[in-house]
Amino acid sequence: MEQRRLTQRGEERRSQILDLSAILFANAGYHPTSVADIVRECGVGKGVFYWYFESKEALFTEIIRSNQLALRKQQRRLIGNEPDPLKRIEIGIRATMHWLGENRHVFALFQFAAADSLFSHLITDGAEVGVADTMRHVKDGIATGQIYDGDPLMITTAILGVLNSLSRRFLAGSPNIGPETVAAEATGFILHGLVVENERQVPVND
Amino acid sequence: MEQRRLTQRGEERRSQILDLSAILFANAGYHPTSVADIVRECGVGKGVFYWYFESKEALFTEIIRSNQLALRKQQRRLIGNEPDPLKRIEIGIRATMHWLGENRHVFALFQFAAADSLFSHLITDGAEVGVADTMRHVKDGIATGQIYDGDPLMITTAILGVLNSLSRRFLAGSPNIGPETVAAEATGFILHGLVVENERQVPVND
Amino acid sequence: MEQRRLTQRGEERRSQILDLSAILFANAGYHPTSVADIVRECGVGKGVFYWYFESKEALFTEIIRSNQLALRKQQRRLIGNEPDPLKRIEIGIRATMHWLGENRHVFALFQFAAADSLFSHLITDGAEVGVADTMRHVKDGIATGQIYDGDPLMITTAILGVLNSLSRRFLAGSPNIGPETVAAEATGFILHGLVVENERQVPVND
Amino acid sequence: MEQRRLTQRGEERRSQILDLSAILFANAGYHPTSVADIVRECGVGKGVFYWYFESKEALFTEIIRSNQLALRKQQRRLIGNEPDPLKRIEIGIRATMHWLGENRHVFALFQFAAADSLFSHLITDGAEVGVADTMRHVKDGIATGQIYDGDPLMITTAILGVLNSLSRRFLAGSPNIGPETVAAEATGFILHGLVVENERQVPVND
DNA sequence: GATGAATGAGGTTTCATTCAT
DNA sequence: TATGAATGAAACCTCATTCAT
Repeated sequence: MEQRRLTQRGEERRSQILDLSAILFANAGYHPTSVADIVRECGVGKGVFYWYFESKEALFTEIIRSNQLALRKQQRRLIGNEPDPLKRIEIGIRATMHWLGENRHVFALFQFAAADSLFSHLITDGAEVGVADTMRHVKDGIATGQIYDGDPLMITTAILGVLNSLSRRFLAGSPNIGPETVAAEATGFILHGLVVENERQVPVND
Repeated sequence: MEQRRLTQRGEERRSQILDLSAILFANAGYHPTSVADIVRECGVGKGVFYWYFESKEALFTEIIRSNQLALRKQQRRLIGNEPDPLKRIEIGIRATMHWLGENRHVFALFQFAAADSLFSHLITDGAEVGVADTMRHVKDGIATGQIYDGDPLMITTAILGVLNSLSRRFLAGSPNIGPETVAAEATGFILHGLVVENERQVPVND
Repeated sequence: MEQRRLTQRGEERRSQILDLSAILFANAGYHPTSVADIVRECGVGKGVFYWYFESKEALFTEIIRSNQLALRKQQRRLIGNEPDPLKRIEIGIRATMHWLGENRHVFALFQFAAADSLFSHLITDGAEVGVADTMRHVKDGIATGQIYDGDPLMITTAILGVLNSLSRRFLAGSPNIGPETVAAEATGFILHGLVVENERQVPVND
Repeated sequence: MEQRRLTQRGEERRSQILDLSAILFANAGYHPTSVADIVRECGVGKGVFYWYFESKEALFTEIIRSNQLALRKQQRRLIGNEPDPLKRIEIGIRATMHWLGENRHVFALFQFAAADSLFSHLITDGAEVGVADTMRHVKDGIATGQIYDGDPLMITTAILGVLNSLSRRFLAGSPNIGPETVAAEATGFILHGLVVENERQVPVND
């Protein structure tokens, strides 16, 4: 779709469609939400939809992209110029949890996108950006000796897995647990693992 | 669908449909794979499908259920009567990785099911069983003082997140990494976290 | 279907299918009742059905035909050699009501058959037989001066309409009203109409 | 289906579908007439059908309902404020016959609806309205002594049975008999029955 | 005689998208 | 810009009937 120049009113319409459809997609799912549902919710005709978006697929793509961007922005803004790699990781965890806590409906969208062959590349790509960001801190930490000398990609993947899993269970569903609590638990686990360290026993691989 | 008594030939047909459709679903996705695709692949008429399965939905449900069951069986079989909670967790990780390594196409099915409102309850329920299994070991470890005294559910969720994320990235996609390697990395991370402690020994990958 | 010679057991099977399917058809309707339903109810395989009946349509046709025959037999048997045309009509009414009272489920079958283009000829034809039987009495009554000199076919049609309507409402649905009561009311109405004549005697219900 | 505001053109389309499908249903039956048949006849795409009607079932329901309403309106309009109960019944008979004479194809629809479990409630309900209307006149006639003192519901049922049966045979099928003739015969039969009374006046056919 | 697996045409319905107004 | 009517391919599912065993 060629870049279209939109009037003030046009921009607002476009935003309205983006926001409302994101909620519908999150609540009912992408496929069950028809274009008819979206325009009904927005109180406009179908032509309007196709005036602003090339297709339903393009709309969803844009929703995902803009949310990924927003999350990354928040992470980068908070991390700022912190020099200590471990602290950067900690701050990243807190930033992620807070943003997700305030955008709970986005979970469902990301999860669906990851699972659908049409959209999984968005998540893969997006995840790569997140991986790249985090992996930089991990590599720095390995270089400074603060982080054990394992495969950086595996370590990064493990970190993000913890975030993903904890946030999904404790932020997406139940609104009684605060992002700060979850972030603290995640940080503890990620930094130190399960084992009580006094008489720490190293894992033995066969 | 009432329990139907199937002949030998019937059982084979049913299995054939289950197996082939699982592969189709994994490759192309649930929605893009039509019943017509399935019966074409099986080389039978459309009625055959509905002779053996109540609906496309019921078929998918059965695929998910049976794979969840198989994974759990392998985990429990390998863990056996091992008394040490930490060792039980280690064995569980290895069992999981090995099963997933041999059933890579199931990843996509689980992930889709988790994201689709029609099927997410299957994954939620299935995950609960996995959580319950693992949480028992975690609680035992806390009781013996081997595991730090945090919230058992959060700890368990974090563990499973690591497994999920590592297996997805390193087992589902790239067939060059062995389950044993991934299991070792996961175990190290889960037990000790990122941070190098005093006399910490890093896990050695094979 | 060629006339097949059936064993004793074969005859019983055939009757069983006829009887059970008539009930299923009456309860759920012809189209909603599948051949699968019928054979399940009979506890046999599908081949059996097509061993005894050429098709579902042929089965239904036979059900209708045999019930029409049974009703006519009862009417003719009871009327016997009664010479008075009005009395023959009265007896016919009573015979009809009693048979219908004992075969309530047949109503639905007749009604469906009458409305379905595949089967309506059965009812038209069957009705013609009933019309012919009754019209004979009407014509006789006109000849003797007992019945007013109108169009015999219209008169006959009106008589059968009364029977049809009263029996449907008071025999098919509510089992609390006896056939004798309905027959008495029908007879009164048919013979004398609504209007109170000078020395009119109202019908006395038993 | 939510009440939708239709444009002028939309209203016309809707009416076209209603009218054409009623004819198709009457000619071929409800089940044999597919939605594909209907839209082909209308010269539109399949989606149009579901734009205007929720389902084939809903369409048929609306056809029945609107015809019932039209028939009742005509009856009530013609009866007006006539005080004499017997005359009201006579007028009702004539009104019914005329309407049915002009809407012959509706017979088949009513009859099918009455016989099909999906729709029989429509006819039952509709009949109840007709019964209620007529029974009022009957009760009035009994009160004034013009009508014999029988069960009003049974009498009403008998009257409607005569109308139903005569109209079906003489109006639905053969277009050579006028509604007025049938109405006259029906009135005579209903008012005076079969039997020639002392000063009985036979109905005069025009 | 009997079983139950197999067929496949045909049914209703959905929905992303287009387009006349 | 905006509307809502129109399109039609394609989806899921049913079921009378046939046939190998």
